[in-house]
Amino acid sequence: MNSNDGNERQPGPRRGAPVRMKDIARDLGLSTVTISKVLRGHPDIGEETRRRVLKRMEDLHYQPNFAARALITGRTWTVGLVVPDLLHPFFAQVAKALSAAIRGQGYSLIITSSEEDPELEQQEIEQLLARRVDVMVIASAQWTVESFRSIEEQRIPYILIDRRFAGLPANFVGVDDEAVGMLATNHLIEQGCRHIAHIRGPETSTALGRLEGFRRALAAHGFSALPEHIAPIGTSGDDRGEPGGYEVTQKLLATNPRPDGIFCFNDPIALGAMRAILDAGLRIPEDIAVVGCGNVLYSDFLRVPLSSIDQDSSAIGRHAAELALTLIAAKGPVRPTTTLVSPRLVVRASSLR
Amino acid sequence: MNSNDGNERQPGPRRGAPVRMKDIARDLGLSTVTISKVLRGHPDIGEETRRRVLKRMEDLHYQPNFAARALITGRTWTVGLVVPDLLHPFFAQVAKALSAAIRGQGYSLIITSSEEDPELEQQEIEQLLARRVDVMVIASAQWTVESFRSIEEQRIPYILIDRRFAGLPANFVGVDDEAVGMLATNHLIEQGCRHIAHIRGPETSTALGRLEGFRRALAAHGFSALPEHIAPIGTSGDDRGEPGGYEVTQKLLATNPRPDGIFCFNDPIALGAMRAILDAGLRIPEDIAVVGCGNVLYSDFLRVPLSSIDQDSSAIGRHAAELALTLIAAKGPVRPTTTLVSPRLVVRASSLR
DNA sequence: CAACTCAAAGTTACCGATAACTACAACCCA
DNA sequence: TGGGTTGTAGTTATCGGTAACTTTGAGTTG
Repeated sequence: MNSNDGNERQPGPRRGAPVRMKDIARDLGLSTVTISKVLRGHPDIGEETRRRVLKRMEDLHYQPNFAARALITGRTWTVGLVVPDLLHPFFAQVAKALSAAIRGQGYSLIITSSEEDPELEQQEIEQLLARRVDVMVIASAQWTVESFRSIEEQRIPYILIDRRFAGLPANFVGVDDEAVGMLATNHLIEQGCRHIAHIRGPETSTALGRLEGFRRALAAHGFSALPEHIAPIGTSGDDRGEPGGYEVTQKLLATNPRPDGIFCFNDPIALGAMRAILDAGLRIPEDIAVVGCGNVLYSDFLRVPLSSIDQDSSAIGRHAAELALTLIAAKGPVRPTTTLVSPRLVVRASSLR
Repeated sequence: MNSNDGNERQPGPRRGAPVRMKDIARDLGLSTVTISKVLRGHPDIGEETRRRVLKRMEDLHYQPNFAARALITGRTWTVGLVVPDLLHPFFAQVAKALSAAIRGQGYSLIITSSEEDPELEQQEIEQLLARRVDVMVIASAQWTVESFRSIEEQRIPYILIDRRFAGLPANFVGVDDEAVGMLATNHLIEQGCRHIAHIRGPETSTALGRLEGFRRALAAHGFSALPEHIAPIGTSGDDRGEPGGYEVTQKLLATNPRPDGIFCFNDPIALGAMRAILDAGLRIPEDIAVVGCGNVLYSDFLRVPLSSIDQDSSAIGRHAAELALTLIAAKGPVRPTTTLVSPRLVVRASSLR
């Protein structure tokens, strides 16, 4: 008895072309709709038929065509992620966590990098809109809320992460930046620092929040910072990060009184600051204690291991994923949510005295 | 005179739905095909009509539907990237460069991470196949060539990066790992090291290539390594990277003669090695010189700045992108190509004596 | 002036799936 | 026995584009 005694025909696969429902249907003497129903677990299919179809799908290695499905359902099963820089460990970690969290649900992630360029970011967002991603997650490098309008017009849900915008009632997942500033500053105060400086970042919500936390922590202890002890980092690309931190710190060292503690907007800046301090013949932390933010470098292995505020970026990725899936499931508009992750201080040698 | 004196109707946009060709066609009294032709720069369209259509597209902010287009053309304008770990700066850099290189050509990048898990990688590849990406770029964590068969069946072009497989005639873009090993080893020899050890990586082409380079460089100088001076790093997830490097190096320090130079498979391992050396009360580089590979850490700021082999990961990303675009354009099968990027030695304190 | 050419648009079918409805047994019960 | 369920499967239209023809009318030509 032949194992293939049913009424299936056995036409070979179309040369090099992927298997379609139509092929399975033809082979089994059914209609494509029946195949479709089996695939989606639709109830009104007989047990016997279901088994035959599943078997044939298995045998032929059937993969549904996402484009066709997206066309009619309007869902692409795709999440768009826009970050300013993939190389930055913070965003890489967010991307990784986000990717892992949506993978299990059948979603794929389109990642684009804006290279900190608002114009490019705008283009990337348009591109993702054209692809009809189901939801977008954006760490924006914008100064205005312009581009978010076009997203809203298309009624595609989106989530801002890391940086947010005053007056834009959007979903947000990020770290509690005020807490970051307070955590770092309180720690420096506890370590006995009395002239604490802050190297602040650009005009973003993150930088402003950390500055605010810095001020509030000082105020809570009856201190305040000299104006010249709140130093802005250069805004021109190259001035950010380590070289910028070096330069700014040199100026800080010339102030009177000289700071005995510095809270830096991020770790690269802190590295620059430490280099400037050591180059000036001063000691860390004895003369000047340093705290960074990000905790993403191999901080333990630095010349002076760097104390830093951990932003728990994977939690941000996970929360963003969770919210994203909720927004997709909701379909209609949802009242925007704000989720703040609690920062954590990691004390190392650079601030321990 | 009204500015809208043509025969266009001005029906409002469909509530919340994206603009379609059909809408533009109706507004202008044309057929959708004409709109499609204008969009693709088809020649047989009158100048006047073309202008009207383009104007209307502009006004309505028209975005073509990728799913519909993909369905009929079979092209998704999407590139799939599979990496073992997004957080690893090497892969992040490759992703960044790849993304930048294809962006201008209208392609988007779907990035997935296999977390160094072969089974997960297999699933991710299936997922990308189902999405009919136009080309795949894979840094594989596989041991077998199994999963590549299914890609070939679907006739989707793919490019391996970083790690390759003996006997699999596939496109490959990576670093010349033998050159890596020789570069590092020659440098250590030049610095006067005579008992050079190597902490090797897992059974991948990268690790084997570097080991081979290590051996050949030694042989070229009439040296050879003691068997116990070629130490494999643990294969169980946690044993890799820094902790693994620490542990292995402790054993190396107990050998006789003790190595006076160590070439490490990658930078994290080198960090572990350096910690072990310093913990043992030895000096770097006076007692033992260390060279890593990757050059992706903030090597300048380490306790002892780490000499490392730079793999020029962004060049790998760029070359992969270029090849990817070529493969897409070719349509038919193309004879596989191998592109090797030349590594570069970056000398820092850890090996300079 | 009929035949031909060419530019500029339109028709029709189709890509591979799904939504919404319809068809048709078999079975049930009053 | 006839109307109403139930369980299974099929029909038809459609999503938003594109490929491959076809149509139309003005202009050209021998």
